[in-house]
Amino acid sequence: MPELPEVEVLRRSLEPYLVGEEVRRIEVRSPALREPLDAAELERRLAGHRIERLGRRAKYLLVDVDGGSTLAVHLGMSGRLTLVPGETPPERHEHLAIHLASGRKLRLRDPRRFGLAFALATAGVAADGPFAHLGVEPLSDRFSGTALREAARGRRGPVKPFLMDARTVVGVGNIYACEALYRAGIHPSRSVARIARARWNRLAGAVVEVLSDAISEGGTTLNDFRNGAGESGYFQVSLAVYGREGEPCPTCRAPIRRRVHSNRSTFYCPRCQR
DNA sequence: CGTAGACCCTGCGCGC
DNA sequence: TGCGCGCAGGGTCTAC
Repeated sequence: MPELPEVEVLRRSLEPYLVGEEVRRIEVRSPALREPLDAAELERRLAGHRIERLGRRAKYLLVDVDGGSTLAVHLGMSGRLTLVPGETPPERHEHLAIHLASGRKLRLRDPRRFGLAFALATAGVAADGPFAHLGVEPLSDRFSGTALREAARGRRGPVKPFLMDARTVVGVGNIYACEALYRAGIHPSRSVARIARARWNRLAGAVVEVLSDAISEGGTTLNDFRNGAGESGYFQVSLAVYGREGEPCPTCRAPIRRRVHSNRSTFYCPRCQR
């Protein structure tokens, strides 16, 4: 479900409600996510602590509490994190509820169970465990065409899976990889070894632009993305190619094509993208 | 070493 | 109306 823009929209929507809140208790209703939820660890690191800030690294939402711990949540494909009154009955596939001093609860629902939630020492976010291999943040000033070109050195294969590889740049999933390549006019099957400097620069610019546009429109809602208040986003109406196989390209009217890279659907315009 | 494909899981929409 | 199939925004693991 979520790529970087959706997680960022979620972060911004929850921040004003969560900062200053105190975590009362952790309720693990069903531990089976990609890694089993560790109720004892969540309780030990979070309960009794005050939430100081909400951050994001790649597609992880980070909830920092006082005392030096962080809750990391990854929504996988189908995860949804919402803030509701504490007495709200549990819903189907509600794995985790974090009960807050105000009486509300932050609940994580994830039907497909590809998501993750764990607590760790805040200092570990920079380099530990699941964060260790992550590449550059696309909305940071360390991201550029040069960064992409250098990441591509010694690599082979099509640019589209390269762009979705978190070692290259984080947060770019299937939708925004397709859209960025379209905006940059680069064919998704083009080999990374055959992209000139100017086109790397153009691609980096397109990545920043498409992610920023999506954030400002509240994210993309295809089936079930909602922000922390349960509201949907609007960027899906701005998608030029994703999910539009057979429809005319917004630029040249050629029918949008679909093909598969690494088991993921890729949508592109065969005329505008070379 | 790198890349391509299978796989994890449930739900939904579509065609028959 | 009911059923089977294909597909879904995530990441990781294995085979080559």
